[in-house]
Amino acid sequence: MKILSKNKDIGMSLLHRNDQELRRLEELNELRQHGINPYPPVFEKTHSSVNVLNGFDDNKPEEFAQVSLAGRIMAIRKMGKATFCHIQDDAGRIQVYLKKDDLPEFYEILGNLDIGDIIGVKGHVFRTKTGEVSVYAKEAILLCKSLRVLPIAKEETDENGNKIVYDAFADKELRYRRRYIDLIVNHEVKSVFAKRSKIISGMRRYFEDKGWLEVETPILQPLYGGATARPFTTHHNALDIELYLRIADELYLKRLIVGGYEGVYEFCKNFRNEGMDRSHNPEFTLMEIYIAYKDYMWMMGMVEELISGLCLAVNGTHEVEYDGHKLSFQAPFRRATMHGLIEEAIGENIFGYDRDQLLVVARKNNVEVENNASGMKIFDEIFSQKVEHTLIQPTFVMDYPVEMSPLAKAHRSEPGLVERFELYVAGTELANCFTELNDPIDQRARLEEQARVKAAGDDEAMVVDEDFLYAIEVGMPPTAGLGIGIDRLVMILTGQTSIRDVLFFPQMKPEKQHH
RNA sequence: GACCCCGUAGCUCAGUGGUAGAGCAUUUGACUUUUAAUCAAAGGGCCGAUGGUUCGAGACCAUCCGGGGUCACCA
Repeated sequence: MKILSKNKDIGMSLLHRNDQELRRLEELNELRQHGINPYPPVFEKTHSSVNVLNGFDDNKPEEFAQVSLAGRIMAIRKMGKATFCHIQDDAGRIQVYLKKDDLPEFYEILGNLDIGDIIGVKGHVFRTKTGEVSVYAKEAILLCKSLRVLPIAKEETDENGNKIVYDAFADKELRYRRRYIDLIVNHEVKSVFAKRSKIISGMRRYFEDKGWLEVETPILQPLYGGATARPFTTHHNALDIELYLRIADELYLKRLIVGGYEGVYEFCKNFRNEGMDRSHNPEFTLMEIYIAYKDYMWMMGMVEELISGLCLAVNGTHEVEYDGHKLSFQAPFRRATMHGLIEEAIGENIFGYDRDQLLVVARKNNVEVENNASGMKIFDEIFSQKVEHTLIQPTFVMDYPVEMSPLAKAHRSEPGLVERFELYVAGTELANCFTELNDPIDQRARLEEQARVKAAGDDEAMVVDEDFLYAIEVGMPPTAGLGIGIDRLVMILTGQTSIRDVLFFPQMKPEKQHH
């Protein structure tokens, strides 16, 4: 490893730098020796790359006689006393023309600039001989010297206008660990996150327009509840108590409905101490909303309107390509009962079957179940193995068995069921809703049953939250509650099949070794 | 947690037990409208880590680390 003797004072961290990075440090020193500040404080921009590219009219070049742009150098083509480079800003890329005659001082330091450095240019816009709208720089200034090498990909546009990328930065591990580089060099990544932002803001606007209240509830909770999942545990030193990172905010939002709000929602970061895969990250975002005096049927209509509207807003169409499927979010979505869908799949209505009967059905239909599985578990397996993967187009699955839903209200006409739906798309669950259970006697009985299940060894079962029960005893109006998995919604509306591609910084195992 | 695949230059990748390779990027030189710019030359490697087999290992074996995928659990 080469060590720059004159840079000895910069520190040990430099020992791991490669030749290109050491060269950049030398360039930085040279720039400073020439009296150039490689990190000036401000730059006044008048235009973005896309402003210029979209706005330039060959018949009215005077409209762009004075522009000022800044961006990161992504390509340089030096031809002696003239240089072309592409700079990239938030909006896109534009070519800049730098001529020695016009920029004698800047041209001196051009050799000390690299791909990755950020520059600002002032000048006029013109179209080159080869037809590209470009900025003719009359002034140029270095705004930031980059000390690391970007994994730069070359791009070419073929005669059909298709973009060909050569040797794109593709190593998924590096892309996730150094997302800032991914964002710089893989421009489609930015568009996914732009859509994510649009989905969330669109949802927020929809709720705001209805007059519902956005709230915040505790992330650190003395008891966790509202879902069946294992929590993360932490410790508060001053109080000397165990606290849990929330697995859901349901029980807090219902307390607010008890408190008199008639519509509350939260974009809720949840934490579940479970496995990770391409649809699960330990922390994820769930939007939960509770509306008083409404039921799950009403909520179905709202979900349809909301999601079809979001799809249109983000993609300009109700159709989306996902994992080889063409999905349509044109309302209305299909509605079917859970038992109806099972009957459709296996040709038998298993409503009211006991454990032994369900086991026979499972065996007959090649549904794998563990030997000690409960009746409910077998039922669940039949649904997930025979039905779930067939639910490609948006489908509301309605009316779940009461044992699977300890916080949902008993069905108004079907004993043994609750008023609940889940929205399935592309074989996975996107939203979950019930008419909320507000009968305090029933709610207590259901949570106590959960406590029994937990005592029997199911560590995902819910715990009894006495304060929540107290609130329900004070009295909660009839209420509909809904949760939408935001990460999954973003995945589907942006065509991404891995949750890691809709999170800026997905959870990764720590690296043991230095680079 | 189980199984399968992967880890070689800054990036993308070849490398069939016998001297460590290519393209881009970098450096030097030429070039005042180029665009994967071009032309000429050069530098750059703990081959993920540790052990083993072998006269000889980037390659074969074992273990570990990291990643991807499938499954299980879940949203």
